Amino acid sequence: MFVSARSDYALRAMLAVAAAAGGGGGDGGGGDRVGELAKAASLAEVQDIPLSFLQGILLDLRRAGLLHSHRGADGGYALTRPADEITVGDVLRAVGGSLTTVRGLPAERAGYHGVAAGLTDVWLAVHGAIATVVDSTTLADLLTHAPANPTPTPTPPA
Amino acid sequence: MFVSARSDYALRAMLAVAAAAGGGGGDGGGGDRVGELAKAASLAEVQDIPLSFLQGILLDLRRAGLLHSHRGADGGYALTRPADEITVGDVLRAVGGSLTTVRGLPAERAGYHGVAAGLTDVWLAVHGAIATVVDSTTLADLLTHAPANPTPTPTPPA
DNA sequence: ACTCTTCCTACCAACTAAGTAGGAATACTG
DNA sequence: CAGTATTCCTACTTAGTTGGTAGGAAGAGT
Repeated sequence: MFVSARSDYALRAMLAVAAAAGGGGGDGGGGDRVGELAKAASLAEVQDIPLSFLQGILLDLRRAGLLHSHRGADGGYALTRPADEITVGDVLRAVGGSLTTVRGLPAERAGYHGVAAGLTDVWLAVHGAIATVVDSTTLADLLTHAPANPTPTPTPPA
Repeated sequence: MFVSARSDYALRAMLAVAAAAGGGGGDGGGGDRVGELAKAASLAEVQDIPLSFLQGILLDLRRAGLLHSHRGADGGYALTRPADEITVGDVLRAVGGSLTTVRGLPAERAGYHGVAAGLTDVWLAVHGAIATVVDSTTLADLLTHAPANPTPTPTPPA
């Protein structure tokens, strides 16, 4: 599996939006107490993503119906659905297209012949295995699973 | 998962080599009755792979220890192990490096912080799921499974 | 010697990813 | 109604990778 920077950033941004709204982390970025809208600039800072690049990604996410946006002063982004109804797969597909590609084409139309005919089934099986993982993991899962790293670290950075 | 042309060609070439040695398909390419060595030129023709490109791939496969080669007239390639001891994963790793990459790096050293910390586990789970499929499928499996498609389809297209 | 084949290096064109820049639309504030 | 903050959108640049080609050198048999 190849996870591009774009996909990676998209996931991190979605998690940061979810945390800002649901009151999870409070990663100490800008300290904005606006309520539920997260600004692109603060997302970029919290997760170390180039701002201009992130804006294009947020646009894709909004077009895919995962984010709701609001312009003007006090604008920002929010999830369109609760964090436990958005899966990792949703985000990946929104910015990256198909989950599995063979020579640039979706797995099911690889077009093999002769002794290679069986390969299609392999790609389909791989595709299914990946989908099972990413479609059963929600943003909420990722936020609550708080692993070894206890997130808050209230001590200010350097 | 992203399967590059290189990986795809490698798999198809390996299957063609296995078929030539084991006497499986007989895809009607050149009709060489040499015995067990498959020539690059005939592999390229049988599976529609650019010859010069294929030669580089075969080289990688040989360096990875999956193929044995012989030069000169009556030269060619053969598997170093029986087809049921070579998995799809072996071939993929030989030409493509790591099976799962995040922003160009192997999955386990993604380096997340804050609310994104849980992502590492997702990539690891995906990696495991892919590995399970590709490491449990051997070349022999693919050759014997001969699916619904009975290859020749002698009727010419439009 | 001659021919056949693998081996190896260098090269090229096209595409994509990653990131930048600048401005237009929109919404709130005073 | 002016002003400002923010999203929105397009176009561009830069660098790396992928897919593919060319041309020979090294080795093996006849």
